[in-house]
Amino acid sequence: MTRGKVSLAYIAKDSARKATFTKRKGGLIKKTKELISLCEIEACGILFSPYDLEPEVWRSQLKAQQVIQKFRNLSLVEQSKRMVNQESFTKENVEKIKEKVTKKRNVNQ
Amino acid sequence: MTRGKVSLAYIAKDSARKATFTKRKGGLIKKTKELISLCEIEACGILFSPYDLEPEVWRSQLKAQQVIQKFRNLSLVEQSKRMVNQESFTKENVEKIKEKVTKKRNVNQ
DNA sequence: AACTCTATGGTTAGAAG
DNA sequence: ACTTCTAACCATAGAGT
Repeated sequence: MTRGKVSLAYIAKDSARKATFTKRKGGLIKKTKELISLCEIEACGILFSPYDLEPEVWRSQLKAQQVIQKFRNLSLVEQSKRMVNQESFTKENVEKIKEKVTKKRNVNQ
Repeated sequence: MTRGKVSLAYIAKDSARKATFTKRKGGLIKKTKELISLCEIEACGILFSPYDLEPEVWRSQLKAQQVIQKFRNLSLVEQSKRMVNQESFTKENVEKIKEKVTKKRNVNQ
């Protein structure tokens, strides 16, 4: 079980890579939240991955949230400029993505 | 050693809180970097803490870096608007902070 | 205060369902 | 492909310096 050390190299096998991504993403979010409550700081993480349509963002408090919102609005425009070959970030998707983000945010807290 | 479970409440004692912050910040950065190399994703973390003058940012690759740069430029302006009672984020500090960020970035990779 | 050490609790890779 | 389990590796609180 587990590995005989940490290799830290790219995991070539698709299913294993996705499994590890999902688990470790959860771990990172948990650790971030822990640090936030232990030290009453503001923190967030941002993940761009092929496994999520939108960048994954988690954060602590209202101010960070507002800053991230601005970042996100900007980044989506930036991405739509840069990712000319990638359907999922064309301008017509921006509004849909924003909507999802708002919903998710309401659920998270 | 360690505690008899994880409490996850705010650490009231200043020195202990700072020590934990420093250790856990390091842990988060390490975990983020691991996830980045294991899965070849782009990720970053952003920390606003009383222990650092500027928000702490770590990231993976060029594109994330560019996006973060935009985010940072925005956030500094936002912060200077909001933190009217806090000297360290007045407008005259913005350029100085940007300079430090650029230096740090060059060192990091 | 900042670094090292290390027992303990926490995270997670791989297996099993 | 997701969930749960758990051995084994890892992070870290508190102690020592």
